[in-house]
Amino acid sequence: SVLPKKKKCVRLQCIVTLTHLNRLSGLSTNGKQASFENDINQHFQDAIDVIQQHSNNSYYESEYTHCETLGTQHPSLQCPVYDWNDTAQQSWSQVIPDVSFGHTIPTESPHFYSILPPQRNSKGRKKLRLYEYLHEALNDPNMGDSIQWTDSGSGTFHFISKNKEKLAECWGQRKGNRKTMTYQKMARALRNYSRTGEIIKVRRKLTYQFNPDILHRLGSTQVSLHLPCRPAQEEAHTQQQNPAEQSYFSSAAVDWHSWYGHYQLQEDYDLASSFTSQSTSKL
DNA sequence: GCTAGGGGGAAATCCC
DNA sequence: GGGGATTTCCCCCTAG
Repeated sequence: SVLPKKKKCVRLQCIVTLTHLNRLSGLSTNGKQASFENDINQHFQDAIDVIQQHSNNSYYESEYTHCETLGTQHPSLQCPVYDWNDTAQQSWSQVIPDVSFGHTIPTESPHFYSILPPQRNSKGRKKLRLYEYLHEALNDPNMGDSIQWTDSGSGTFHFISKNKEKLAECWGQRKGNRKTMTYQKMARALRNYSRTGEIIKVRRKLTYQFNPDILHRLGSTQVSLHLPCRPAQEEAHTQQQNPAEQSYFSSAAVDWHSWYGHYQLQEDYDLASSFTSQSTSKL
């Protein structure tokens, strides 16, 4: 509570990073990825170092004004529903998963979290598109059990078979459909995207890929609004990193899924990469 | 043969 | 009313 706003933002990013590291460490306990645990430990240490560093040092100046104080608690929702008109009533706990740390991360509720505002056309509100929702879900740690990046760099993502219906239901609820949305119906909508090229189907089960332009647009909007605490210089630097480096820098910022995506099974990465090159040459 | 997932036609629905 | 973006239903195909 004594930290200035900017430092809080930095610490917030680190907490998010730790959240994912925590999840990854859980994934790594299946015995198949012993060496992976060493990496996890190293990343934990790195994240903690970043926290300490930013707790001690002053940070850069920023003109961002969207670090808003989020207000009173709101009954927890099964599906993370980001009603942009309601953001002032949402608490941090609803947009960031509840995680327990081995370390004693301060439990004070962070007061700064940016919500991507609805895109509006000249006539007012614009309907939420499915691909926008999916991109949003991919950035939502709460939905990590339903949809995940296969390779965030190429915009490849996949649904989790076990919980894909849950995501579809959330989408249906979000749209206020009369009937329950199913994965089958949602996939039908996704197939329509292949005609327009906004999202294409990857030749792998439950896997799709964003159009690079769409990804860039969504990503740039996301970055500009979700990463208020990352300097533009650092951002530009990050974009030039190789995947391994990028994964580290992304983990230190709020582009959490990028880090997550780069540590999927190697075959996923290979497939996504090959597909990217194929689709690029096709375009 | 069974199941899960993928593909697409076509009509309906909703909203701008 | 028109058009875009799904939504809904249905049928078929394929891989494991």
